[in-house]
Amino acid sequence: MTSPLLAGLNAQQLEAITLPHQSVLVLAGAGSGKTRVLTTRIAYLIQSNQASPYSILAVTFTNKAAKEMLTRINAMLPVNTRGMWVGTFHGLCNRLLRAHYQEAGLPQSFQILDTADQLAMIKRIMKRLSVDDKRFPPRQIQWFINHAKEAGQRAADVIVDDPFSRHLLEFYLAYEQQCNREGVADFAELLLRSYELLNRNEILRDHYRERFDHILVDEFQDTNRLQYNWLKLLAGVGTAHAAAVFVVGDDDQSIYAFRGADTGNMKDFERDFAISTIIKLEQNYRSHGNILSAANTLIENNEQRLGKNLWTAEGEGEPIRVYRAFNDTDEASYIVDEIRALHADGVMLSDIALLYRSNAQSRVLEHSLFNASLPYRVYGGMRFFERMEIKHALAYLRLVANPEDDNALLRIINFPARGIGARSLEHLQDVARQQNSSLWEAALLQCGDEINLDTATASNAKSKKGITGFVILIQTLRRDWEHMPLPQIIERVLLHSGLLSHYTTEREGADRLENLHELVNAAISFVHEAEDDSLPAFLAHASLEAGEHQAGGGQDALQLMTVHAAKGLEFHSVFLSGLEEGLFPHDNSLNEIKGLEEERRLMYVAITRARRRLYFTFAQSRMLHGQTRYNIASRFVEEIPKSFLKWIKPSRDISGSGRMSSYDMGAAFSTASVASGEKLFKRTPVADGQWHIGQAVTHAKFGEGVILNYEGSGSEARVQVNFARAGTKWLMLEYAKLTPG
DNA sequence: ATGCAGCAAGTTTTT
DNA sequence: CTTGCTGCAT
Repeated sequence: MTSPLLAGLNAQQLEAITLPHQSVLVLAGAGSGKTRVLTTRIAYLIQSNQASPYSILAVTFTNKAAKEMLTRINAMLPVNTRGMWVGTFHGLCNRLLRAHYQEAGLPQSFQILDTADQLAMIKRIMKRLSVDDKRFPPRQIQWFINHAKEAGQRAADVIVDDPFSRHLLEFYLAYEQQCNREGVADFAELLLRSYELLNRNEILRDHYRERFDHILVDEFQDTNRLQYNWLKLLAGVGTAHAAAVFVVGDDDQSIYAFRGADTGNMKDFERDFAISTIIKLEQNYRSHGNILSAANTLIENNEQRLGKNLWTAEGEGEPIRVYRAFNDTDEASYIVDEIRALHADGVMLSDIALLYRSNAQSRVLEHSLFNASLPYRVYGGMRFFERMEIKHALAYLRLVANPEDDNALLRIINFPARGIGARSLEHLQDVARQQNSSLWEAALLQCGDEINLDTATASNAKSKKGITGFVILIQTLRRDWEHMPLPQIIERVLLHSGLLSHYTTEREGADRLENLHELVNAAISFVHEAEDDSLPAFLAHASLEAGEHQAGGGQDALQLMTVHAAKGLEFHSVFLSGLEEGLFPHDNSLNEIKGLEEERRLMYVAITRARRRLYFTFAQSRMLHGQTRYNIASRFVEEIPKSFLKWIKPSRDISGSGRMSSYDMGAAFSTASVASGEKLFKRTPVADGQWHIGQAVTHAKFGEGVILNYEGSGSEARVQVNFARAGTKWLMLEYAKLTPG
């Protein structure tokens, strides 16, 4: 216990870190020092000579987390951590497949399809097979394929019993074949193929089982089936070289079930790995008491839990401030006012987060922040390697590295435009199909002896028109690739492809140009940092690590993001906006119980982001999809005991502030609890005038709700009511027993 | 080949 | 209200 490594740890943290060689489940609550435990465990194993870096494999979900882990370990240990395998599931699988591409049945420079690439590929095959995209939306096919893969199923393994699924299955098969022909792998493929590789190849499996004595997994609650099985296979449970699997997770923070994460993996882990020790990290070092208690009571409403209760040594702190706004604009201006006050009190803007359930909500907030001249940064949206111009540049590079990559060829064969229209393209595709070759080969054939590859140069690529010019261009670049360093190849691609000049002349091309130059910079730093600085390695890097959302932006700025994006972060103050039924919990989640529980976990995550101060805000009316919606407060607000909350009275001068026009006022007072406002309400009468939009009503069966809309009149009159419990319903006025209030 | 009108849809997201 | 896509017209 003398090691400085272990100083300042609590008993449970210490137990987890110093556990002997065995598999363990660590239930780590929000703010309980999860990352610290994980990294300290690794450092401890190495420092105490229980493990060499070479025998350690650590898996995370995001590149950011992987990087963070490495940085921390390096800070704790003077040892060279080079031999360790630390990365995302996909990154590690990629590494495995690159190392054993032959055994895995892949070409050496196989390319990775990101989600957009995959969708493009699917659309392309659909066109070829004349699949009706009305009956089979490409997205759905993509979903089908990815889910099959994540269940470990090849097309041959999927069992279908209805004609519709049979079509999907046929398509899956065609997709599989096309990927193999082109030598490309989508994200799920990386995992599935590397799973199959280890499963099939005993020598490799034994090699890696013997090598990795310690496997550590972060955010285990987010693993899907395939990832779990991959771990299980690699760990070799019950074999002579079984690894000690150290798994850290929090079932209460599982918010990715919608994309396949399966908390059932935690239970299965207990069983499959014969877990005898479950360590719970329940001391929270982040939040004040009230915030934590609110989170605890809220999450207790979920039935599917492993059970855990966070506590803190800190005092109660402040209550959660709850603000009921008249509308979305009013909500935003309240938030602006409070942020100003906090900032004036010395809280850094970057230490304040403004969270929302869905991205669409950021617009109104941004508008107000902009008008208030408060600097802010929005997370989410387009990432660097996903930008169109970057994708174009990368497509050139991909085609250079892999002539079979039809996706890449199609993206750029006529971009920038070089006079290759739809008909020549169709012809090309016909030829390729006939001789069962890549488009590139078809293109080669097409130019025939028009080109002399030996004398082809970038400049005469331009002199030739159409496909011939394109072929010469790629050939030239391909020869450059053989003797030029990566950044220089990219510069040549940008120049000779015509991308640079294209964006120079384009009206709004300045940003895109800048991004293209940034791509060269990215390559330069990649060459400096990566062990393998080849072009295929760079392309894999670009696919696996989509890059930061945007350049840093050094100034102190408020942080805007979805609740999902906030996971893992913490802030002095947190504003949780749009706490309305229908928004949060979101309408679409209410169909299933599991959906609601996930929404509640999302709320739990949101609450536990705050260290000192937490705000709940909601708007009684909100502009959504072009029309005003009337909402009641989220049930989650009511699930939190009143003693933790402090309702803020709208003390501000409503009529004179200019904050609301009298027009808005109509939208403002809508629920029974603001009855005083009813007088000001410019009623939109429904049918007989007894009811009006925005009015609070009670239904014998559905309970309390608010009238959203109506149609028809007389005995035909129907009203749309948003019920607190039952959701939004259309009711015939004549039959529905509605009472005011 | 490009551009615009018209229309449908509209959670959450990493790799 | 937005965005993104399709299809038609130039």
